[in-house]
Amino acid sequence: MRKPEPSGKNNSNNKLRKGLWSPEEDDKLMNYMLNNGQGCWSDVARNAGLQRCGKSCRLRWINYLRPDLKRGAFSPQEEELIIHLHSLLGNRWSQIAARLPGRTDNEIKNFWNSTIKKRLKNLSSTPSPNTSDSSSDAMEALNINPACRQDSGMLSMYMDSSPTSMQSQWNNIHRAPLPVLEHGLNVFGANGYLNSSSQCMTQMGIIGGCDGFFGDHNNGGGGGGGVLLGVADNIGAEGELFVPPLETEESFKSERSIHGRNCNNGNYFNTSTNTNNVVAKINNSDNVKSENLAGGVESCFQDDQDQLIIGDWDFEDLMKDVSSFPFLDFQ
DNA sequence: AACAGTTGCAACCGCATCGGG
DNA sequence: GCCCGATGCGGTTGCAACTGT
Repeated sequence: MRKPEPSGKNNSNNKLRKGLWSPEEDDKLMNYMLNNGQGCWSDVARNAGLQRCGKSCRLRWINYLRPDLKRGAFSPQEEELIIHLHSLLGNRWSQIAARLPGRTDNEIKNFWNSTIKKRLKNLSSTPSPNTSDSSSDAMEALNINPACRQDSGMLSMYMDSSPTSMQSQWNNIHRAPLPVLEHGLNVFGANGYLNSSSQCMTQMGIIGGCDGFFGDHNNGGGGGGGVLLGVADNIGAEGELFVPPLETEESFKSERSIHGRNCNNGNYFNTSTNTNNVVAKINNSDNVKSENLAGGVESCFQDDQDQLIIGDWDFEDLMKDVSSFPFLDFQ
């Protein structure tokens, strides 16, 4: 944290403030954003009467003021998901955050660096006496569900999940049975395997009841900041979860060029590599609306060449089975 | 109680990318 | 194609709060 600059100091000139945000500044930004929505950030800063740069306003909004933010400690399930996603994505915090709605990249990054990394370090410095089952012990210490303690190269990725390591592990992981979360929900699709075909790694899609995960507790789980596949207006009275798909292998290798902007800018949660297809808008109110659905659900996993990248994952089947999905209790 | 060391996390910084002119 | 402002991302910093001695 940084000391807030004395407010009087910069009022006399046009110098921009830095450091901690005061409650007054927060109020100004919050009110402006709620009344006007997101625009050009430098305009936001100016029009809201803040002596901050647009960048600073954006950061404050995204990391702290956004109404859809989930506060509080990470649940074991979230932790597990973070560990797994990090093993797949490396330090792509924004992409990991995109799959943990209500959490920010900064939050996840801090959590990783302060908590998980340390735990991994401790693990590696205190090897189990039973060396034959050290991976199991590590999984234990990492609180990984026994169901995913498989000899699939996963552990080494937890221990060394640099992008380089990721690449080298690719052949292992994308053919490996994938972890099952605590409640038995395989987040990687019906068959539990990543598809090793050229276009498809995308198997991950959950729509499961998880009351409160997105919901606004104060409003009965109306879904403040809920993120969903835009199928119908105001989905998620009980708070529904859609964990967006991971990228294709190709996009894994060049994610920036494919995703570019708007992956998750705080107001829009883009579930697609094609921004014209499905964009679920996170409203500031309790309602979650979908818009720009002309492309239909089926097209939401098409790449720029209109090729389906959804692979074996059958959305219709998934939708059919939604009711049977177990809870993903992230509370 | 006082001090030192550690931790958690908000915020900054620099760079890459995008899009409009 | 180039320039420039806006935006997004990941790494890093620095301080308040916490913990140990």
